[in-house]
Amino acid sequence: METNGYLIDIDYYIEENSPVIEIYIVNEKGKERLLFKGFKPYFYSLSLPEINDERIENIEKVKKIVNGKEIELYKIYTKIPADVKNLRNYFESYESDILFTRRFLIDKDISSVDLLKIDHSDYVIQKIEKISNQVPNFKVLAFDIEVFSRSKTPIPSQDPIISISTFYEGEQKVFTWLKNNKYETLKDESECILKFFEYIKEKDPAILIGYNSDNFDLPYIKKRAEILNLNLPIEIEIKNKEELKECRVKGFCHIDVYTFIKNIYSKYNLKSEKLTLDEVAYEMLNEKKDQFDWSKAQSLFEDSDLSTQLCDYNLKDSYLTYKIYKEIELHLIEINRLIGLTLFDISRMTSGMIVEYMLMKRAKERNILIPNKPTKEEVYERINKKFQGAFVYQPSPGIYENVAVVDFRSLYPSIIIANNIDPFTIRKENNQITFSKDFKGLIPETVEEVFKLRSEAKDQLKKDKENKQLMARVSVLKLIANSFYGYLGYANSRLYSFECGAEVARLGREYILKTISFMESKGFKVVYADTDSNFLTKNSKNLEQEIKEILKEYNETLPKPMELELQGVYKRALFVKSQKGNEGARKKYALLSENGEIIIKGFQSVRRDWSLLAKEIQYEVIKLILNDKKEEALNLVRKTIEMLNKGEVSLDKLVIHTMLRKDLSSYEQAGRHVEAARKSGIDFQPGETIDYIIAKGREKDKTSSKAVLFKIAKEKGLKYDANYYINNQIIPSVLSIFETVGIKKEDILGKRSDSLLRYG
DNA sequence: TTTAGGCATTAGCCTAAGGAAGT
DNA sequence: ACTTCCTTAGGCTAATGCCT
Repeated sequence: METNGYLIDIDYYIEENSPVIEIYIVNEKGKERLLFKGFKPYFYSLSLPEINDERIENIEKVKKIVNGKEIELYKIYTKIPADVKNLRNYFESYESDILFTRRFLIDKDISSVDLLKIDHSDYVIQKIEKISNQVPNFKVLAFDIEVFSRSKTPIPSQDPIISISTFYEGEQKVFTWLKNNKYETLKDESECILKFFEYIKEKDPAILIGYNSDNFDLPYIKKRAEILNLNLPIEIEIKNKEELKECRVKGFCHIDVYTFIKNIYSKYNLKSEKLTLDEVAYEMLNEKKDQFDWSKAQSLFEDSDLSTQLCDYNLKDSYLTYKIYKEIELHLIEINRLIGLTLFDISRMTSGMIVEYMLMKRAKERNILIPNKPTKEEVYERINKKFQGAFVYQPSPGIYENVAVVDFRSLYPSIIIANNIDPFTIRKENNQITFSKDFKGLIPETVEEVFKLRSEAKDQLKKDKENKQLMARVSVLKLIANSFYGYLGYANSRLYSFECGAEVARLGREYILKTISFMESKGFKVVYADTDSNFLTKNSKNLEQEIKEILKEYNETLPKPMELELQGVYKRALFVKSQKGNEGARKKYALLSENGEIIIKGFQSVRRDWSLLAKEIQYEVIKLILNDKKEEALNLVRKTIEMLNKGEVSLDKLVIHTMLRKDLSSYEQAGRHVEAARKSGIDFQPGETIDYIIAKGREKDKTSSKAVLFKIAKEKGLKYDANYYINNQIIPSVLSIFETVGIKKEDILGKRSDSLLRYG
């Protein structure tokens, strides 16, 4: 028999003390479960101790490359995967910590995006072959649950699921037991859950998706099913990784859209301050979630209109999750193409893991022995050892006219390639660090491959401008190229090298400093520089033209593939005084382009932990000051302060967002958001964003004791603390900007005469 | 579990100093 | 003259989120 299709799920079980790998393949006809027998778990060892253990199946002598040289070592096969873990400590073991199913996929070089041709008899695989890497078109089912919660956080042991919605290839379904006016009302919660699973079985999609379904929906469904004594027709396997979970649904590829967005996608494609379904959907699709007033939820069982609303709301969530998935799938496929494994694995990776698996795949292709993961002690030691990073120029506060910004194209990756920086090529002699040129290092070679693929994709994109798959490829490759430097210094990395990381950063400093002196020698004034960028100004009739000529000259002197590019020419640039001292603040500036566009970096207005009011006012002030409209800026701020004092500002504008980074109980210094969260009684988890306001309280109280969750403040109709918002939000965000044009605090408050009377 | 280091900024925590009140 | 209690100023640093 022959089956063609794509791999979506992989697992194994033990039969007669031997592993059998289960593979789920999908194609247009449906899904098939195939078995692979005879793939043995193994690891490598540098030496062979006197050991006679029946768990060892076989030992082979093999050759592998270590530090550029071929050496001989032992390949130890065990009977079952668990024995790799049990036996490795008796050996000088390598590659003993790679999951068995992943080992299989790496060795066979297959992934979810390869079209496979599989020969089998009686579902037992004889041969697997890749026949193309045409983009698959998977059938996707999105789902979402709603829970009737008596307390602030739903508790599976007491709070039932009231509605489950699905979105499958345009078909929408709601499974609910609430009486409503639109959807079928099922008997009870049990029937809802069972019908939902029946529906999944009937449609049999390749991919199941949810938003935060790893940590909420699926574990909740599983818990409720246990409590209700239901026999689920599909197995849900929950793996606990620290406090986070991973849910595998056997025979399907379950993807939690939120995990991928949080770990990867948002890093290069989103600006949203929060990664809730609502915010992400709004930014990516320009669509909002339905509104549902949860404070009325207690009457859901009596009010069929309200129930209908809830079902609609539930359905919209599945629909949005589906739409978001369709966007990110392009990115998942591109990553999968580069590093192999399954979409399940890819979708849960952080950028460190993506780089690691990419390097592991190339190491395997080049027969290089993969270094071990560090031990806990090594990780701890690495975390505490920091190398010197990038150079940042100390700017002088003020407004500059006619500023050109130039920067190195992919500075760190270029340095890695140009100098062959790699843990295997590094040579240390009498405190001198050099990099062997005898062979290309694994990392430089991989970075070079990423560069090549990226420029090919960019060329194709020029001919096919609307191709979303190509756009995804370009951005994925950029993310990956920029991750190698970080990976070299990442404590958990298999290819960690303090010296390599330090050397990349040192060369980066060398290049930017060289650039600064070169530009100065050409008569430019350097305004600012950070890592790979340089802000230049000069009295010139045509700055752009002049810069372009200089760049051409300068680039001749650089080693390949390094290149300094013109990023843009700006009409004006604003740098402000830092809070302490009279020096200019670094990593904080605003640019005004020729067409009036404003670019703001580092200021409060781009930070989420400032109120929208302060951010908006600051943005306007920057814009007005850059356009030489001081009076208007002053009036705006004065008017805002007046409104705050009169209590006229809406609470929405005063919300501050801050992420909870640790467990609520483990703070040494409980800040505003921590106190607001604690007081609410809601069980907030690390990673959640807390929205709060500073409410009016006793004058002497700490700010944190006046912090109240926005939701609660709104419900209770609390008043805001005007003094706080004036003195700790508005004034600090605009003062340094005004000061660059000679306006003082007294001028803003309009109290100059008062203050003279009082202090003078 | 969060690819690197550099930086600005706020506010909580702690201590010392100083004042007021009490003995 | 001494103790106790309270307030305040200032230093230190935890915490967050930005920049490249």
